Amino acid sequence: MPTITDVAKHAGVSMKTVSRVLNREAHVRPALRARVEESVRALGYRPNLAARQLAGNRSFIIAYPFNNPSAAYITDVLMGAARACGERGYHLVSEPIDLDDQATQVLDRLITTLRPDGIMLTPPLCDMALIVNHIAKFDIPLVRIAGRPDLFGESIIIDDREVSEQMMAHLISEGHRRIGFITPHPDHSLAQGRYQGYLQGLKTAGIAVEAELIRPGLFDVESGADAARALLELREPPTAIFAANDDMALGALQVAHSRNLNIPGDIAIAGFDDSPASRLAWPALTTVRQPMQLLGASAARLLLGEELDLDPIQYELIIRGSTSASGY
Amino acid sequence: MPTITDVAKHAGVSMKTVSRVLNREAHVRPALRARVEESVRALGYRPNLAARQLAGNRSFIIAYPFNNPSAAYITDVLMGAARACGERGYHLVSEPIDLDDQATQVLDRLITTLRPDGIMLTPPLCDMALIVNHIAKFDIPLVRIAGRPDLFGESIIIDDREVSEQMMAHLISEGHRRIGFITPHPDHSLAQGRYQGYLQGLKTAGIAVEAELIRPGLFDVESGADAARALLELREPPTAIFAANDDMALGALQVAHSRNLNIPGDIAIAGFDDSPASRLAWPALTTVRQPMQLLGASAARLLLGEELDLDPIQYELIIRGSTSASGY
DNA sequence: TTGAAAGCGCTAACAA
DNA sequence: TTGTTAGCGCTTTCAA
Repeated sequence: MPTITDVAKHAGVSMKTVSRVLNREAHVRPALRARVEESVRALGYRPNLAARQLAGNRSFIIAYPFNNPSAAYITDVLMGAARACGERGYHLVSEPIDLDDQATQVLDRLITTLRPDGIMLTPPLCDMALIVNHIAKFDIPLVRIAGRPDLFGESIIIDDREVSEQMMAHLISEGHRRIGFITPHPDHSLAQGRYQGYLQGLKTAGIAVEAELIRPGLFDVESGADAARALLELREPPTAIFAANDDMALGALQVAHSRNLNIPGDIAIAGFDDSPASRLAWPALTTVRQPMQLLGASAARLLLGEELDLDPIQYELIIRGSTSASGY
Repeated sequence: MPTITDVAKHAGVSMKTVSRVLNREAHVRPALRARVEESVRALGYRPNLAARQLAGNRSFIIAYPFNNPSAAYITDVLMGAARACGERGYHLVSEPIDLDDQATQVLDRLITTLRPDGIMLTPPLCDMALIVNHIAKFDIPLVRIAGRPDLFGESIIIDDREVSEQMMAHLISEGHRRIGFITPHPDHSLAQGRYQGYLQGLKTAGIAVEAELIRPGLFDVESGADAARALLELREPPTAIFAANDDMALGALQVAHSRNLNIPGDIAIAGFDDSPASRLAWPALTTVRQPMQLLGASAARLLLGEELDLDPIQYELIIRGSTSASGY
């Protein structure tokens, strides 16, 4: 493997000049820069990460400790972030964190041995004060995706409310007036926007809020199924159920099937996340697609010091057969 | 951050002795060893990875380049491997590889800048000669999970056949004689065992193989749906369909639902993988659980030079409602 | 069994 | 704008 010294010799310049070219520093004459670049190519030179880390006191590593609520969510974020890192000469190291007493120890090890230049976090970790405060101690840049803004680090705030309102508008346009809602996990602070959107959607349509139509959820299948059972057993059951995530919606779907209800004829069901399972359900689930790869990439870019215009973070309402006979 | 020099001073020994203790080398007197360990604890010393890499010419990194056929599969492997790495002072770097013309370039960058001490691969990458041969050039230890044994690197061979036979035995015990099969993706060499198991299962039960009951699959929902349609339109359709993976089985399930068939009464459906969606389907899908976390951990341990007894790699037949009224 | 010295490949600080 | 020098924190080699 050629080293920076080899390149310097080949190009007839000093090591430092090569270093400057590699690091895209200013103050290098174009002619020299070109010569160095040519030598790099000719020799197939690749900088040694370890040496750069040691000398430069940066690791070129972004860490993504995650806890696994949903595999698809994680891999999407990871893929977006890893690509953004790769394009900028960085690497992404992702490590699973169990939510037990050892969580901070694993974090410690990750941080102190790898010395990442930045850390990114997604729910649920990004809303856990224990985790976030622990990271804060190390004074490493932190970006949290969809986390509450009152903790250490930068938050990529997303607005679940508006698209949730759109979902309500869709359901209402399908003729529903009694719409049940299964709430987000209480610890997932930004997801509360989905609830706000539900309320706002009713309000816009001039439909009164009915407490009995709102049931607590914990983002898992079981709580969705429980909530659906309760809703369907009401004296006057809803004709549609909007669950704050797909897993709960799929739980509701199972309950509906088990009662031989016709979907969406007897009961329409909608979720949130566009999980792989939502596509594979029968009928396929109406849901909301979040741009997780984009969010992952944005988090990485923020950590690498880029300015972002986060305006175009687009949610997408995906209408499928579970709420609409004309859906696919 | 304390360095190894600080520890040496604190313990009153040389740097080299501290190094020896940290690396668990022989030839250190227990008394000294204890003294050093005490100092390490007292100072909260953590070795600097970059320095170790540079001096020692090992990176303490295992790379896991993946292509994403299924998020759950990837994260399971990743979690298993990352934990195994962590326990041994290693780190796992996973990077998505697109199957385009740049695949080898991304690999190159990963290998030459990170210099991983080992690489692990899962399907489909582990069966792609282009990828594997490229890695072979670098002379880095490679472990492939569920890959064909004729390429570079060590393979963790898994036997899909036996559990597939068990699946057939289950279906036959439920009274089925005409059982349709949707084949594995032809490029996934080890998964062909699922097909062999199907054939063997028929043979054991003394049921003749019928070509019309065997349909080609590509591991995606669409091919599963297509195959199911073809099967259901036979003059004498099967009473059960065994798909070589869950996605295809879920495609078949959708087709069955769209024809208002009763499941499992009119048609029983079984898959393979125990994907999250298989649990969430209605009825929940009978399938096979593979120990992906264990396989991920095994791959990492192999790369780190441990001897493994891979006997206890256990498949599990998961019987659910899609094949059995008494399933859950 | 322990220690001293050299050096891994790069960048920071400074000098020219 | 370019080059020189020192040194990042550890392991290797070799000597004691």
